[in-house]
Amino acid sequence: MYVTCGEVELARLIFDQNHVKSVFLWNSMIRYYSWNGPFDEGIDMYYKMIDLGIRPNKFTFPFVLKACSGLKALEEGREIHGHVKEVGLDSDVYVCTALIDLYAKCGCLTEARELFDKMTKRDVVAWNAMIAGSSLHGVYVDTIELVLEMQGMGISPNSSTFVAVLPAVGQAIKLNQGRIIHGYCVRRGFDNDGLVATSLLDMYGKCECLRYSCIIFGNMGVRNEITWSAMIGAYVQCGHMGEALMVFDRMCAGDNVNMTPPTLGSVLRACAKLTDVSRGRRLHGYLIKSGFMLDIMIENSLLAMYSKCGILEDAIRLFDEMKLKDSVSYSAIISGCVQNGNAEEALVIYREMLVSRVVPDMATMVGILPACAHLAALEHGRSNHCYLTIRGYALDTSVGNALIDMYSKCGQVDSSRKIFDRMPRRDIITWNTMIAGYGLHGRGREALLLFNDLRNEGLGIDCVTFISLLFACSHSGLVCEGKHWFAEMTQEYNIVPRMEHYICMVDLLGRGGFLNEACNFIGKMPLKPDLRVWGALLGACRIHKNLKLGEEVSKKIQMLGPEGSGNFVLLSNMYSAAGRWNEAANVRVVQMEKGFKKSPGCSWIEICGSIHAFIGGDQSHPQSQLIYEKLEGYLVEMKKLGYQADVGFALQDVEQEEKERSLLYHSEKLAIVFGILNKSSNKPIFVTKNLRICGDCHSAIKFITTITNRAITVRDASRFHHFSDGTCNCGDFW
DNA sequence: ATAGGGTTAG
Repeated sequence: MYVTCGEVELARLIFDQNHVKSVFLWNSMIRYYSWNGPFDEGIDMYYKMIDLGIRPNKFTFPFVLKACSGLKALEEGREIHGHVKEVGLDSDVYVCTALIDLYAKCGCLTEARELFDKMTKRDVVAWNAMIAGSSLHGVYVDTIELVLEMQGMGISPNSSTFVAVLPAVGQAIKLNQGRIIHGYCVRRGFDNDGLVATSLLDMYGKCECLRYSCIIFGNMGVRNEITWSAMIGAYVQCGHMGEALMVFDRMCAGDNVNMTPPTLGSVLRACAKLTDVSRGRRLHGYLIKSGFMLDIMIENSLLAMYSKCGILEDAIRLFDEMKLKDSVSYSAIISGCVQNGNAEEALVIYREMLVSRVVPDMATMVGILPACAHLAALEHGRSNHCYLTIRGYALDTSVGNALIDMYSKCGQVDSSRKIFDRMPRRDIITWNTMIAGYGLHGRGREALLLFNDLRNEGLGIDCVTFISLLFACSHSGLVCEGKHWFAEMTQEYNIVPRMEHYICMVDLLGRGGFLNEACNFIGKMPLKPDLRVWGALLGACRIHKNLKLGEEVSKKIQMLGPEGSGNFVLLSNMYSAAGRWNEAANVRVVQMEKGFKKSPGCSWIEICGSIHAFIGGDQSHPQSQLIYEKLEGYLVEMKKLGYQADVGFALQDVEQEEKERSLLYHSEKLAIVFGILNKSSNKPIFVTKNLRICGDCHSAIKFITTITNRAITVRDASRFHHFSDGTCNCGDFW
């Protein structure tokens, strides 16, 4: 009676006072703990009972197994399964059901299924346990089949059946199936059950059918913390972050509702998406005070919140303080580093992860590949590709997308295409990434061909597709095609052009030499052109040496406020190229006065898995002396072939020879020569630069390919340059 | 019944 009424202390008192305890007395206590926790207390009692030589009966096992299932204590569960066999209870329906539940919850679905198939008589609870297990593992088809099979055998589903099925329906985003179930629940009156209603609410949320979630939530008379949490989760899932926070506030304003980790996890996700750091920090404080920080899910959510809000230092601090780290923690911090522009740190942390023996999963790998892509670390990328293949992840769509991107950014766009062709399922990101890859390499024709294939696929073509396509056209001089698809985009695909599309168009027209048309185009834009639009035009002015327009554009840029993307350098270079040194210098002075810093030019190369970086005039590398000697040697030979230093890029108004020298030490030249010195003579050289390649380097590298008879590839801030036999595939329009 | 990390363009 005391156990049933929840008076566990009184029950325990009576239990402890009885010196001779029957199995019934033990069962009562174990039952209490297995239903209310603490679960380990229930398991402890079971073992005490065994030690005292008391034989468990068919009631004991379901209770203790439920405790094991609650703790996901698979090892104990297996041992108790052994006891079940010893006492010959393995065909009891209740015991069997408890075993199925245990195995399913511990991830051993096959074992659960074996037990289930061996059962001669199955009641609705047994079916529900199997259905819940299958649903938990997200095997949607099997789950639905089980329900149908159950009905075929004349067993009618009860409300628990639907509570068990609905998560699988939501996860598989099977809205129609969910509606059918909803209808069935209404007919049988199950929808008045709070658990069923919450499951339905959640299912609709996962199917992005927020309206229904809201209706169900509004109709619910009694709401507990799980209902609130499901509603908040539904808003977050559907991208309505502000409303999610409002519901959270309503929940906090009311009483009788507890905070739970899932609620807080969803709220943190909303803060991250809204980049609402101040709210995130307030929550962090609350979490510390309320002891929620012991939950690794909560810590991971905080990590992600800080890194998505761009505060990598706080994310790293939190990460370092975490006592327990799982693969999610590592994935979150690795992606955080990459998203905040620190790909090297991402690789360092990935290494730490391997040392700590935390096994990387798919999300980790999808996070580490962009780090390799960013650094153009092909060898790291390849080794991760191997790992993915070994683990059987390589055919996953997101993994494939990340691989395509990595290979194309590492200069191997043909490898990207191989991955693309072998992928069993492609989504729009797959196509966009591949199109962008071709664009990056100046292979616009192939990008257009691929786009044609995409049009026959029936996939939802999105605004990113057109950004990639227009970019590809502009870097391959395909002006007509670009104009055509820009028009089609608005007319046929009903995509409202965003700033990015306008940037691509200005770039396309300007780069193609249609500077007036580009100006007119800007004039007709419905959006206020931003700095990047003017930057694209300025770039075109430099290519086509239109200093007058360049000056005007530059004024516009300066009026728009601070910028760090090198537009000052562009203008200054244009003046220098025209021999107007004073004005060139003046631009630099203005730049400095206004406090705009251009990030220093930096180039790097990966050799045997290590990355060697150089800045202009760098002498810190151990091989520096050798590099400079080699460069001097090349200079002599280059001059014999007709090379003239393009001193317009040297900036300072100094003596000719001095200028030549300063150009010679540009970071990309240093990295290339280092590569030549350290890679065998038949290997191509691949260098990456953080800014756009310098014009003098661009022509010097052509000569170097002739002298050394090597293919040299440079990835700069905007595209790839493939040099060989004295030419570059960009057609000198970079 | 509710819950954390991932891929494209700029």
